[in-house]
This record gives sequence, C-alpha cells and structure tokens, in this order.
Amino acid sequence: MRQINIIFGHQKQMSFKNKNVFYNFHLHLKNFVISCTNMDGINEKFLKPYDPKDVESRIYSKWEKGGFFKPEKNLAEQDNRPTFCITIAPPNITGNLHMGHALENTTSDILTRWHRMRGFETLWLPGTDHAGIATQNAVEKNLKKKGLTRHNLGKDKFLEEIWKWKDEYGNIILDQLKKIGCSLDWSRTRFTMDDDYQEAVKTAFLHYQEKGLIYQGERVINWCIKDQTALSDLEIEYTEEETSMWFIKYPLKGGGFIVVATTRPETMLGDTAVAVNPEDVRYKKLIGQEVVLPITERNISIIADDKVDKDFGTGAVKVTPAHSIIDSEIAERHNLTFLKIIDEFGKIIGVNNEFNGSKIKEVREKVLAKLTTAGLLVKEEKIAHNIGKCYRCGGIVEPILSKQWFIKMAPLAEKAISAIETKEVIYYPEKWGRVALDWLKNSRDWCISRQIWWGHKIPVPDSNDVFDTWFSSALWPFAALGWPKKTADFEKFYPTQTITSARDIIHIWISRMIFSGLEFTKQKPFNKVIIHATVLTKDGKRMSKSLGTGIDPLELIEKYGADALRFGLIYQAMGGQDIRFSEDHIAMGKKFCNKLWNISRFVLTKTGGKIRNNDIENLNISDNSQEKEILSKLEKCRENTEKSIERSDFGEAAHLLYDFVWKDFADKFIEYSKDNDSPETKETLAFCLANILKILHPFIPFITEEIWSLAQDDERMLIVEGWPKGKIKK
RNA sequence: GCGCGGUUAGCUCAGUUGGUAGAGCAACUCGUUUACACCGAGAAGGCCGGGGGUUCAAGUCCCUCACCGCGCACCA
Repeated sequence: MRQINIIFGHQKQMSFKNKNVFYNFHLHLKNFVISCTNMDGINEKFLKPYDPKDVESRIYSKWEKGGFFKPEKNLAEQDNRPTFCITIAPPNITGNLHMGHALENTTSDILTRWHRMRGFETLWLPGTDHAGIATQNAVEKNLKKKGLTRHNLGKDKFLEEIWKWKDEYGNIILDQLKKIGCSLDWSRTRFTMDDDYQEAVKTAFLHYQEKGLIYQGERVINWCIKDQTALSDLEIEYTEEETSMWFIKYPLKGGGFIVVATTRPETMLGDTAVAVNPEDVRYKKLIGQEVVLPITERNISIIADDKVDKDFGTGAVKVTPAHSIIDSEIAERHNLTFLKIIDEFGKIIGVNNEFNGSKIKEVREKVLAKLTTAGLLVKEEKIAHNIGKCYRCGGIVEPILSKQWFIKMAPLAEKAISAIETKEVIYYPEKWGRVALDWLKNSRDWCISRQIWWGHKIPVPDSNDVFDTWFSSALWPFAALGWPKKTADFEKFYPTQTITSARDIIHIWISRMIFSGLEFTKQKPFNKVIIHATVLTKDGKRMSKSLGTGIDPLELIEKYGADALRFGLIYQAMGGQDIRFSEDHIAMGKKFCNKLWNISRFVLTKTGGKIRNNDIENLNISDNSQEKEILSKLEKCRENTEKSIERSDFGEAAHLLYDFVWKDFADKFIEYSKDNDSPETKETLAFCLANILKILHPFIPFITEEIWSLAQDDERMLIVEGWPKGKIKK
C-alpha cells in the first residue's frame, strides 16, 4: 500500500505511506537536501495542513448526534450537578447573522462550553423573536414586489403570509449560528409566538391588570405615520437636521405682544396656552393675562411652569398639549384643553376648512404666510434640530393624542432599581449598570399597544391592537423555560445565570426583563448581564448592511474557518471596548489554529501518536527542571484564564492563551525538547498538549475537538471532557 | 444641557495596586536537514492628544483644554 502526497507552494513537502508507516519528506529546493521524519503511529490527517472546511461540519454533527448540547447528556455519570443556563438573545426572524451576533454568541458559547466541561448541567437555549413591526414591514415589502399590500390581502391572509415567511426564513439565523459552533440545545428551540408563549404573554397582561398597573388612556404618544402605529419612547431614533426656528408675536389682549419661538409654527393651531418660567422677570407681570392666538383668534392664557427654560428661545413657550409630550405634561399640571389638530396620517384636522385635510408641511407654509401678512413674524433663525424617526421604518414620528394601553412604570422600575443597586444583578462592564439605573429612575409609563397586525393580541374585547414586541421579549428568560407552567426546565434552570447582549438594548430589553422577572417569578431572571463590544468598521463607523459597511461573518468563516473567526473576534474584544474590526485579527486566529495543529503534530510524533489525559499528580517530574517550569506556566495560564472568564474579560483570556501556547510552550519548551529526549520530557509534552486542548476548547472548539479525536483512542469527545483541575506541588 | 467612553509604534489595540513603555499586523536584516515559511532569530520604530498639578517617581492619580465616538434629555 502506498500513498504519496505532494504539496506544492509554500509547503515544498512530500509524504508517502508505506506498510502503514508514514514518512514525511522535506524537499529543500535550493540545495536539494532531502530529510525524513518518522511519523510512525501518527494519524495520517496530520500529514496535511489543518483544513477547517473538512472538519467543522463533520465535528458539529458529531456533537449534535451525541446529544452533548442537551443538559441531560453533558456528563451523564454525575448527579445533582449545579446548573448553568443562558437563554440566547433571540434574533429577529427577519435577520441575517452579522458581526455583532458572531461576537455575542461566541461569548455565550465560551461560557456554555466552559461550564459544561466544569461539570455543570448546562443549557444554552435557542430561539427567535417574532419582531412585530420589523417582520410586518419585511413581509409587506415582499408583497409589494407582487403589487400587493396587506390591505389587499386582509388581516387573516396577511398573517398567513407572515407565518409562511417565518417557516421559510425564520431559522436562517439559527442555522448560521451552527456554523460558528454554537452549542445550543436545538431540541428546546423557542419562538416568541409559540402557542404556550402566547399564553405566557396573556398571563402577564392579566396579572398586571389585576394589580392595577394597566390603564387605557388618551395620551400623547409617538406615532409612526408610515407604520400607522404607536411607538414607545425607546423606539424613536433622533437624527440631527438643520431647520428653522420662527419667532412669532402673540398679541396680548390688553395690548402689546409676547414673542414665542417655535420650530413647528403649524402646531399653533392647537395651542391652548403660553408658558413662561415663574422666575422670569421679563414675564412675571404677564402671568395670568390672556393672549389672542393669531389665525384661530382663540383666547388663551399665559401660565407659569418651571419646566420652561428661561434661556431658550424667548423664554416664552407656546403650549400645544395634544402634539408634544412635554406640553401635555404642562397641560396636565394646569388643566389645559387638549386640542387635537393632527391626525394619524399627518394631516391637519379640526381647525377650519382652509387647513383641514392638508399635510403638515403645506399648512406650515400657509400659517407662515398669514403671520407675515399680519406682521406677526419677527424673524427666522437656522438651528440644528433633532427629528424623531421610527426605529424600524425611518419614517417621521409625530407626537399625537391617541387612545392606547399603558403600564405604570414606577412600581416595576423600583424592583429593577433595587436589584441592580444591591448587585443582585451585576453588569459587565460595570458602568452599564449605572446607565440602566439612569433610565429606570426616569422612565415614563410604557405604551404597550401597537396598531399593527403581527404580534400578540391584547386580550381585551374590542381590541384589534397587539402588544409591543418588547412586551413579550421581556418575559423571555422564564417564558422560554415554560413559565407560567411549572415545567421541569423552569424549575431546574430558572433563574438563569447570564444574559449576553448588545448595549443598544439595555433599556428596551434588559431592564424590562429584570423587572418582569422580579414581578412574575419573584426572582431575578439572571445574575449577570454581559454587554459585549460593538463591532465597528475600521473607520469607527457603524457596520450596516444598507450602508455597505457590513462584513459577513460567514464569508470570514469560508476564508479562515470558524475557530479563526471566534478567536480573532474575542482577541479584539478587550474590556467591552468598541472594536474597530480588522480582518488581520481573523488571519491571526487562523495562524494560531495552524500553529496549534503543528504543535500537535510535533508532540504526537514524539509520543507515538497519543497523548495523556491524566492528572498532573501522576507526572513524576524532577525539581528545577524545564519540565517543572512549563508545567507551572501551564497551571498559571489555566488559573488566569479562569479568572478572566469569570470577569467576562474574554479578550484577556484569549491573549493569555495565545502567549502561553505560542511563546512559552512552542518557542521555548518544544525547542528545548528537541535536544532532550527523556521520557520525562515526552510525558510533559503530552500532558501539556492534552491540557492546552482542553483550555482552548471553549474558544476554538472545532480544531481542538479534531486534534483530540486524532490523538486519543478513547471515543469520548472533548466537549464533555472535564476541565483540567490539576495542581502542581510547589 | 447632563452623562459615558476614547486619544499609547505606520495600522488595530494591551498596559493590573504609580517604579526603565508591550503584542499582533505592516515594514527591515538574517535564517530552510530533522512540528510549523500560516515559521524561527534579530534589529528598528513612541514628548503615551496639549497644558498644569500631586509625588523621590505619572501612560497610570487630580485639574483643565482640545479632538473623535456614544448614550440620555431637550427638540417650545
């Protein structure tokens, strides 16, 4: 039997197999020297460079078939093990994997694998979010290509279309997570619109209602003109644009004027007061007087409210209670009339025939023209101004008076505040806890009703509304485990240990999970919140598919392998600092994998193809030796890696591992071993390699598992090997 | 307006409690018989954003300014 491998290019290497003995020839082209290494006993795969493509899918399906992602099969021989549970941040069913997901889920996978190896009964639960507005918009866009709208179809048919979409595209992102090596228990996959999840949402609402925390009211809310739905405060994104500020004279009834400044002159049609700061000496004597509102000629009064900033504009504010959240609060304090003059389509209503039915912009022009004619327009100034836009469609958001459902936030926020302040829930990095507190301490009541079709129906008669998608997401850690039923999983795994998330959903999701958990289960939903770095482009800009600045993690996997992507990403994510993503680091990850591959090949040629998997106590190593030193460094590396993971400093752990494996082990000890062929040295090489594979496994699971399988007779997979716990006698 | 980051080698970033500035990538010089050229050995590269202060000693602590980025609020 004979096999010849000739590898051209950099390798300049040729191998052949004869009588089950492998020889590895190095052909040096310059001087035609031929060398030979005895590769006796070593698996023939080591004759080739490491090829992730050949390995990754094969290894992943071996893990999956072995059932190792299921907590029941992690380490079957032990009973009463501590549990470790993470519920994934469920990606939207509209999405595709981006670099943020890759980093986030690599982080969770490192934690999951680490705990699994340390003997915890470990569950990382996967799932997806129905993502109300986002999904509805995506499906509508799809229909538009066929010339259809959701209104053509009608509600039932449209919802059918969305379910079809979900079946077709909803799991794409989960499949992509498999390519990264995520060890999620797929048998427990949840969706936020599952039947029993819908029950959980209903239960939550009824609970709030019984407690008197729910109310329906006509209040000023953020309304997306395009999506035709209410939004919560957190669903608005502001962009700075240049606009004008107009200074307008309002005639005083007793003669003279008060000048107000506004960026939205058309809303004066709905003014029901002018407000000034009570301490403002310029206006003190005017408080209580009446002005004749230009154009509509209504009499409105001048009131005092300390929310008015003396130094902004003229210090006198026109109050439009129905179309400004701040004005509505002033109006409530002063019992002012709410005059709704803008409807859900962004058109003027209820004023007079001249303006009714016209768009806001047109009315603005008309109002300004009238004011100019009347000599009431003092001046126009250019200012930078923040315009509120819908976070899903980017459309203009108008504050309008609308009948919606709300949850009282104060009593709920209080619970979350106390959990964060007492460190029952800990944030990594710590600063995000303070950010969460700031919001919780200042949040307004939560508008939970949405006028879209896709979502959980609000369980009251006559309501066509659905819940804010985040209302259901807020229940995720416990509803995904079966709550409100007392399922075995809920009993066993709740409260969970960790949640990993991006910083932009700290308030909209994380804070709401904390108070929901405390409210419904009387327990915090997780101990730790890990806020991972934001992955930016090399220029420090946001990665965005639409801007063309996104980098597809799957392309990087194709090019460098999943382990390289994982290691390179984690290596860059130091202390949660933003990452200016550089592909160089992924290339570094690949080189590191290659180095590990070659280290393994070397060690295995020295040890007859197998490595030891025993406790360090069994090694008989003399004092003050090179062996003693590398073993001590290995021990230190393991300890420090553990500390770094505990602190959620995964980047630091990656640096430690890199330095130990490459500099200490390869450059020093392996070089030393070439001149020292003692049994002691060989034993140490094998021992170090076995432990290196274990410690690296949570970070680069595929290659370590592959090497393990080639170097052990034991069929047992590395994924369920015990984490090394050997101690060196000093 | 309030708050939070960042500013260290050409690039991307480390730098623990103050004690002679580090890595990867790039560039430079050597090196191919014996794991790996996806490698090894070596050298080079820095007023640690500016200014002030504390200290025997400051990249590190304090003050201040500048620039970049982000969050919250305002957005009348």
